Amino acid sequence: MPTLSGKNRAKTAELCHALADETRLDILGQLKDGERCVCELTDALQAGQSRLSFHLKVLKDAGLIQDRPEGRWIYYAINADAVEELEELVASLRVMRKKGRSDPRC
Amino acid sequence: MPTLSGKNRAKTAELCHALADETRLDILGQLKDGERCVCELTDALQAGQSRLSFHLKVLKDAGLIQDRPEGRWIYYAINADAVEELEELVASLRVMRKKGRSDPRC
DNA sequence: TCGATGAATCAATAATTCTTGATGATTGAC
DNA sequence: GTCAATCATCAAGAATTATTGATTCATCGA
Repeated sequence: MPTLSGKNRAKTAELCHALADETRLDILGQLKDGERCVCELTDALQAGQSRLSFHLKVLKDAGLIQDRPEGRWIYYAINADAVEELEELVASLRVMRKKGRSDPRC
Repeated sequence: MPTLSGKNRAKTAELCHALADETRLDILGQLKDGERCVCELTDALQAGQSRLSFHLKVLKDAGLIQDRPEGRWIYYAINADAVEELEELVASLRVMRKKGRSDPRC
């Protein structure tokens, strides 16, 4: 459960950082339709293999994707749990009904 | 409407980048309870003024917050529209029911 | 066992981003 | 008009992140 403040704020930042890159958004766009191996992604995204590998690691470390080795290939897929966590995070940003200031200190 | 792929992918990345920093998450955590001026934030977050100003600009450029000048002060508040856009983005990450591969190419 | 393929990792560089302190603009009080 | 307070901006340096090409590792088929 990623939060805005507190102990796991760093985890929240990591999760968002993983989303803050066009190449990684492209990857997620591909994985949205189902799992893909790296060579399919290099093909679809016209990106170098080591470059994709780097970004896949960022996404995986953040928990956004999972990998499933199968023979010579490694299939990546979106981790649904992480998406749920993102939903909670965004929900926590919902502005309070009463927008007024709580206690002016200036 | 931020999307994973296509033309406004860059806008999506900018939005997520704005969330990918602990200081900025702290700021949003403060603004969640209502608008705040910069000096309140420097006070609450124990951060230098130019540092906060930098991060507020990042958040504002991304559209996540709005500012409202009033006399000597500038009050910042979360932009509800941007939160809605984030909700749409996260929703677009929802994994398809049928997780199978669409067309293996390896 | 050998060669080829798919993918991770490494080292070096380039590019971005963050922090800090200094300066500048604007506002309100006197 | 002067002064102090609030905030933005700038420049310089530090730190982090991304890209590239080379290397390494593991797996599979011949």
